[in-house]
Amino acid sequence: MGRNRTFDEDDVVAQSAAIFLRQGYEGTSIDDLLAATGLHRGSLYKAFASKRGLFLATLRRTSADAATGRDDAAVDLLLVALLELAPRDPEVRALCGGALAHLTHAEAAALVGQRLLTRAHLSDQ
Amino acid sequence: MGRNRTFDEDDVVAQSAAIFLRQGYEGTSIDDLLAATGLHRGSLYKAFASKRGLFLATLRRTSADAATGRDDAAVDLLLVALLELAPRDPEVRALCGGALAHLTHAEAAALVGQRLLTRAHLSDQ
DNA sequence: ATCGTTCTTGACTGATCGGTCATCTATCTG
DNA sequence: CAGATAGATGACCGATCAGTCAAGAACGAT
Repeated sequence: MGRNRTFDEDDVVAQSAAIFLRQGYEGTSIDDLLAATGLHRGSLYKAFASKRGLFLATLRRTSADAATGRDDAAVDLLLVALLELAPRDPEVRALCGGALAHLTHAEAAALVGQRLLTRAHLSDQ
Repeated sequence: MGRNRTFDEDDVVAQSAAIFLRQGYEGTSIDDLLAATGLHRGSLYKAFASKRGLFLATLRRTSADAATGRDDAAVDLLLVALLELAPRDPEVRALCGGALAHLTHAEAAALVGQRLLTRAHLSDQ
């Protein structure tokens, strides 16, 4: 019953993740996300409720891959979450913690630290 | 000649650093900085030219201490610079690189990674 | 065909953003 | 004292922010 969605939610989440991991959370505007996804304002808010809601969806989608060490994009999104949201947002913090749960503290620190330097163009590794 | 300054520039830089390292760069508004420093808008722009100019001043002031491992605040500001500015701002990138210059890549990664996790309340170390 | 429901579309809102600038005040020089 | 200079103050600017909502369109059920 009711009209069908004209977009694929997985695609929208993937396209949004690409923007968030590059520009950061505060550095990304709703208009940036609308441009990247092709969605209209009302549709985005209907599907994800808020900017934070969409970010949480991207984080849930990628957090499982972050600790494998083979998905730079997933780690980049985790960096954004750790620095900008996690200190003040328990739900984001819990997702970040889950993503790194089966690593030791030292392994987790090395993973995110190395990726932070590479993302800043201070290391090519 | 001319009127004397009524504020201490070092104090203003220190107070601004405290805001930036907690809230991030994009998460900090000029009004936040005015409230924290007691400055008026015109004075801040006269002394530091822009939000970025003030951030650069805070980064220059603290970057020397970041690599000692004894100044969490300095590392936190470095984290903000690395994640939010360094990828797009060569001057910030150079300051970050200088701050970590006498560390190995692995040491630098461990330092910033460990601090990122602690700041996110995912590690008490 | 009509009704209820869901999604689409984009105009609109009040708030906030970084930054500018005219005016005023304090201080120096002569 | 008058004039020049530099800082102080805060009103103001256009742009952009996240979020809302009324109207219309597509669907299933009856």
